[in-house]
Amino acid sequence: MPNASRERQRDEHRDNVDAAAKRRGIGRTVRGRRTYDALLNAARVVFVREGFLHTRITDICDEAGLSHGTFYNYFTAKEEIFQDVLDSVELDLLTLDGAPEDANAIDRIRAANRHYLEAVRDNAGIIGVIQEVVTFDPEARATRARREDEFADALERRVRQYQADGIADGRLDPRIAGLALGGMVDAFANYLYVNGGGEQFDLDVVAEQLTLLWVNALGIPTGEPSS
Amino acid sequence: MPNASRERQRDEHRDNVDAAAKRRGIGRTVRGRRTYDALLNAARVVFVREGFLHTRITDICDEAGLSHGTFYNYFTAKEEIFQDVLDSVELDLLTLDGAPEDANAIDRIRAANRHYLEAVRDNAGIIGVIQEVVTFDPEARATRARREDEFADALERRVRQYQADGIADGRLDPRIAGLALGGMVDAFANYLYVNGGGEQFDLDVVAEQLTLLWVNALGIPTGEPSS
Amino acid sequence: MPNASRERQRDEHRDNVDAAAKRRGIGRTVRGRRTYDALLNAARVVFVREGFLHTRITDICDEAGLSHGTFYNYFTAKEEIFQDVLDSVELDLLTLDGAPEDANAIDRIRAANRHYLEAVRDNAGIIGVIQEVVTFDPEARATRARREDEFADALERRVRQYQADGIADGRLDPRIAGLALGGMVDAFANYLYVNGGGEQFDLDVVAEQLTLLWVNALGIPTGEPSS
Amino acid sequence: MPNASRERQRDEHRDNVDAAAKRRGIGRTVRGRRTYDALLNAARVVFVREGFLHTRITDICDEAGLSHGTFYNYFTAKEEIFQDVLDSVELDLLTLDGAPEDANAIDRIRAANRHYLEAVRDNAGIIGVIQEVVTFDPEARATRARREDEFADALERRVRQYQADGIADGRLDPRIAGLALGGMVDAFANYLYVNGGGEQFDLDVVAEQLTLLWVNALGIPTGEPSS
DNA sequence: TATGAATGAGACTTCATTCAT
DNA sequence: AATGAATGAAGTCTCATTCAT
Repeated sequence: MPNASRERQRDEHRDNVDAAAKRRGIGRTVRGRRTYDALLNAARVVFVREGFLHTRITDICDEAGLSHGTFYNYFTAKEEIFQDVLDSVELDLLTLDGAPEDANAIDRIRAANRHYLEAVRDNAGIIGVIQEVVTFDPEARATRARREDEFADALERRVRQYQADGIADGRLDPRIAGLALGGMVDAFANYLYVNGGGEQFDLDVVAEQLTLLWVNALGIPTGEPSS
Repeated sequence: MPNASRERQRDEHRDNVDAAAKRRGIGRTVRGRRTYDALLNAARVVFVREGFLHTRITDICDEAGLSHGTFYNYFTAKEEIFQDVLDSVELDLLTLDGAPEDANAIDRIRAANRHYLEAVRDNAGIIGVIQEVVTFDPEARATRARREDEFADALERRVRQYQADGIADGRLDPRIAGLALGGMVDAFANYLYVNGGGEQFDLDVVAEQLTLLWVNALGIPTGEPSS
Repeated sequence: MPNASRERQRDEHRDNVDAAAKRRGIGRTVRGRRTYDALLNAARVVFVREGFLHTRITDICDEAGLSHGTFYNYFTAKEEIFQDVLDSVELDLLTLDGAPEDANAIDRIRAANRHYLEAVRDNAGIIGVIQEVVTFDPEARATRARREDEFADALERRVRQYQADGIADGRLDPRIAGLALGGMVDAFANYLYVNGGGEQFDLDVVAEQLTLLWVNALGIPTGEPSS
Repeated sequence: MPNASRERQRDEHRDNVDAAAKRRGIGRTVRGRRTYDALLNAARVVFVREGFLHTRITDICDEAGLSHGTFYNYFTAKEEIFQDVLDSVELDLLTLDGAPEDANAIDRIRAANRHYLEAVRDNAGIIGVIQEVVTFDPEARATRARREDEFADALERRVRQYQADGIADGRLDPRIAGLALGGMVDAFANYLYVNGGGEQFDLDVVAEQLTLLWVNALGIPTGEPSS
């Protein structure tokens, strides 16, 4: 699934370039492709540095070393280049984990949590910008909602499976549990890396603790005395 | 504590009115006080309806039925009235619960979760605006961080107490557990009421489920088979 | 003449108060008179401190400890109170000197120069404001022009007299000489006290030097070798 | 010195254009240069016609036939374009005269006086605006003070030289004499051309009379009976 | 008379966007 | 394709002035 996801992103990215190309008959030459990439890179840098709102078209072009007139050969608005930046960044937050399919539940949860924490840590800048944009852009909000639903679906399936396997607390509503525990990890990751609130915490420790909370919450037996 | 907190808020509110008063010798009469309140109410309404960024000074004054020049008799900037709006709204997210001191752990957790969900539900509009503002205003971000820390302190103490009482999993780091579980409830509440993602869920059910997750996560014995 | 001048000023001042009184039926009671005077004093202070342009009605009222609504009970505009301030200040720049009528020419010139320097020194603040106002207010400019003409007339008569007495250079045009030498003293006085350019100079020395230049310029014999 | 002075002015002017260029990547093309010049000319015209204070950015742009947004491509404030206008105007008030070095004292004084009167006459408009600005702008005031000091230095040296040559009254303080006589000519020139007070006077006559006063004041022998 | 609240004309400034070269 | 000059909509803010109490 992660691979499929990544490939879909790449395809979308390519589509965007081509869409831009079609828009103004620009972007098909090597030079045009280079300018497009320069703008995209510059935009990412400036968005992260200044935030979406405080970023002006001029800033992006300055960063790219281009005249601001050039911008409109490739994009029609700041929202548009932002969308392209998003598509070019492989956030990969949807991947639940990289653990082997046959690993036990606890190991898979641990792997997923580590993966999520690392993904947020490695993309903290752009994630912060996304958080900014969703507050006022309904379309971005919808995109995020879709992603969250997709994520919740996956988690829900897992919980349901664990319950069917008899290793998770049967009193839990699988969807609520999935949303809540997913939200817990997401919130902590953001607290740590995006909002910069927890420099004192070590990723390994946090991953272990979140896993313990998660496993406990689901009622998965850990083979150790809980108190 | 909640009462002390509310009174502090009221005092700050009063101070703000007086600060406005001092600025231009305005706000000391009954009429002035009424105008200040009208602006504050109008601002809250418009902020919630339009978002902070899309709110223009003129919108607030239109909503209040006042000339835009009047605004500057009471405030110097949109940020300032927003701060006053915040102070005038008794968010009360810091109160852990209203349960009696001698209630058992599970009942207290349940009460706290319900309280938090209700508080977010009842103030979803302004909380959404706060989320918007913290993405670009460092001062607002700092204020929120302070509140989160305060909240985390309280939760940490609780977890520590439960561990000392021998009813909570001793392997947990009390601060991480407090932050994570607090973040879980906060994230879910925002998902439900602020971002409008979960109309299908019933508050009672959610409160019960979150409590179960929380209690399980801490390893507090529920007297029922967990699976 | 100086006395006549001063009395005329006082009369004008009184007239202004009465005019204000008539304007709004205000200013005839003791309280009204006191308020008028408070505004006038405050205006002078603020004009000198801030300059005419940077002075706001509010500043004057703040200085006077009055509400700014009160201002319009006595004046209709900043220009008007400025005019009243001018009338209330006895600038007395027109007085040529205080020397006895039968003093010799050099003594009278010396006395006039000293008097002028002292008058400018003692009223430097308001003179600076006047300089500011004449740059954009045609009426103030006309008032100043009238005063200059009056002054030039007096000087011209003196020069003509000295020529008739055979003690002044007959090649001089009396009016040009009067204007030029009067302008010289005026310029120096402003340089010293209004524009703050000559803290290093002593008034006595300057008066003596200006007198020497003046006397030399007119060709009045000083009884000493000139080189 | 005058040439050096003029060249310095030109260099500053060029620097200003370049500074504007750097500000927004504007002003490097021929068209941009032309627009800059158009704004500068328009500003001079409007400043002289309306005065500095009554000039609005819009007025300048209207006069130049440009949109008001264009102004901010080249300048950030009215003060800034005013400074550039000053730099572009070659006032040349500092040049003492154009007389040959070996001319006699009286001829040089006469040449200097004529030159000064002509310079003020030819730049009366902008000089009036400068007078206006110095009354409220400390920086402009400082600039003028520097120019006056430079001028006074030159005059002082002259007087000192005449005294050393034995042709000027030894009782005179050279600096005071320089300041006073320079101020006399400046005041008269302003009276004639800037404040519009002396339409009846002929420049030739005035130059001759001021020279006579100046020469007399310094005690320079004129070879004619002084009375 | 004094107060202080309300008003709105009027100026400034930014920056996304268009356009001619 | 790239440039950079020109534009003007849209918002901000000030403060003199009016007015009801």
